[in-house]
Amino acid sequence: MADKLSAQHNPKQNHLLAVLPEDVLMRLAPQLELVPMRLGDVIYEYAEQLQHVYFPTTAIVSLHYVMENGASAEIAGVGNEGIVGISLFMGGNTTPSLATVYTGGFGYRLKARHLMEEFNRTGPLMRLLLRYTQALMTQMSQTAVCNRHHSVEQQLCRWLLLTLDKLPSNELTMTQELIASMLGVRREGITEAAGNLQRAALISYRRGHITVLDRSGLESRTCECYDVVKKEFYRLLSDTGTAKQFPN
Amino acid sequence: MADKLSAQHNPKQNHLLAVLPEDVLMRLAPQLELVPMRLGDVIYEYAEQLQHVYFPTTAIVSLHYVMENGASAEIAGVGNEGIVGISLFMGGNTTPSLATVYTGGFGYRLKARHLMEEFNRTGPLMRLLLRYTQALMTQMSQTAVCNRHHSVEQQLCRWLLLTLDKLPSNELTMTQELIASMLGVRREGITEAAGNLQRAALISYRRGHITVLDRSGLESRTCECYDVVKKEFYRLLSDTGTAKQFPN
DNA sequence: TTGCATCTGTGCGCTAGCGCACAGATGCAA
DNA sequence: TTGCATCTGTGCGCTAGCGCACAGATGCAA
Repeated sequence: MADKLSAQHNPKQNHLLAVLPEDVLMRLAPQLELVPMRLGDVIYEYAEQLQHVYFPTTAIVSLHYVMENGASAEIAGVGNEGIVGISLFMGGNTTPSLATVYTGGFGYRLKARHLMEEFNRTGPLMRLLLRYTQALMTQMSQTAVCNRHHSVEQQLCRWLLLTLDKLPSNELTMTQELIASMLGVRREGITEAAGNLQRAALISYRRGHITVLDRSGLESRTCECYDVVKKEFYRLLSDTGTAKQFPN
Repeated sequence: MADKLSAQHNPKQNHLLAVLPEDVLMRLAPQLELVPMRLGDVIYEYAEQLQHVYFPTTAIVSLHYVMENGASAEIAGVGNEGIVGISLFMGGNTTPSLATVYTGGFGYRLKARHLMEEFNRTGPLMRLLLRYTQALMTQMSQTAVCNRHHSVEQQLCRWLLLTLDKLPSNELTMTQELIASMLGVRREGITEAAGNLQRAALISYRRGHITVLDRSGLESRTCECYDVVKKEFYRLLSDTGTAKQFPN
C-alpha cells in the first residue's frame, strides 16, 4: 500500500510545494505526511489551535462560515494550488471560519512546528506563502463582490470553474445540495441553474456527479469574478522569485 | 502650521503604530510623513506599483472593487486601526481592488522602501502586520457572508458601527448615495433603512451627516457579522507579542 | 432483486430589493 | 439673499430568489 501510494502520490502534485526551490523542499519532505482527506472531514474549526497545515493534492477544501442560524457561506476554496491553515503563520492561529473537505482525496500534512521552522527562515517558503495568502484574499474579496451583484447561475459557473481548476478530470462528484450549501443559496436554485446549463449542453449531470462538457461555454456564461481570481493566482504564483515556474 | 499639526497629530493615533515597541517606532518615525487624505482621493488602484503605505489616523479608506459595468462593492475598510497597502509586504505589490478615501482626514505615509526595510528585519513590525492582515481577511470574509445572507438594514448597521469604530466622534459625514455605493446597493434602499433607524431613534441625520444616537441599539439591530469582525480585530491586535496593549 | 434513503424536479405564494421617475428639501456659492 | 446643484423621499411595476411542499427518480445496501 505504501509503495503503491508513493508511486501515485508526490508532494509536487501540490503547486506550492512544486515551485519551492529544491533545497527547501528537501528539508520539508521528510516531515510531509501523505494523508487521506475524506468528504466532510473538518480540517479546522473556530478556536481550535492548529496542529498541522495541509497541502492538498487531489482533495479540495472549503473555507466557510456557519452562521448562528445554521446557514453557511463559502469564503474561498483550497485545492492543489494552495495550503490549508494560513492562520498559523499569519499569527492568529485560528479563524472564525471552518475548513471542510468537500471533494475527497489526498494531501500532505506538515506539523505546525515544522512549517514554522521553515517559515521563520524568512526565505522562499515565507515569500511564497505570503503571495499565496494575497491570492487567497483576492478570492475572498471576489466572493464578496459576486455575492453582492451576480445571479445564482453566474455564481454556479464561477464555482464550477474554480473547482474544476483544482481537479485532474472534468467530473465533479457532488450533489446539488452540497453546492447550494457552499454558495449559501437554496438547493432548488442550483437545480434550476444546473438545468439551464445542461440544456445549453455546457454540463451534464446525474445524481451526485457533474461533468463539464464545454468549459469555454461556462466561462462565457460566468461573471468577471472568475477571471479576476484566476489571473491573480497566476500573477502571484507564477513569478515567485524562486526561479521556478508555477505549473499552469 | 507645522507646529500646530504636530501638536494635534501624533503617529500613535494610528493603533498599529501605537502598539509597536519604542525602538521600532523610533526607527520609523523620521520617515513618517503626515499627509492629508481627502474625500475621494484614490490611494491606489489596480496595476499600480505602490510607492507608499498609509497609516490613517483620522481618515478612513475603503477597499473596494469596481465592476466592468461600473457597479462597486466594498470589501473592507481601513481607518486608524490599520494600514493601507498590505500588498506591498505580501509580495503582490498591487491588487484588483481600489483604495479610496471616504472620510477625509489625515494619515502618516511611509515610503515603500522604508516599510520593507523594517519588515525585512522580520521582527515585531512583520508580526504585527501579518496579524493585522489576518484580521483584515476576517473582515473580507464576513463581508462575503453578510452580502449573501443579511438585509440592507442589517448591513447598514454593521457598516455604521464599523465606521464609527474608526472615528473619534459619533458623527459620520457622508451622503446616503456614498453609503449605497460602498455597500453596493441602491441609494433608495439606504434612504429607507436609514429612515427606519431614525424613526427608531438610533440615528439622526440631515443632508450629508449621520449622528449615531444609540450605539447599543444599532448593535442589537445588526447581524452577527459586526461582532465577529470586531472580536477578531481585538483578539489579533490586543495580544501582539510586542508586550504592549492595543488601545481599546 | 428489492427496499429505502436520498437526490432531483416542479409548482406556488411571498418579499426584498431593483430600476426608473420625479417631487421636494437643503445648503453652499456667488 | 437667491439660485441651483445635489441630496433625500416616495411611488410603482418587476423579478430573482426564498421557503415550503411534495412527487418522482436513482442507486446503494442488504
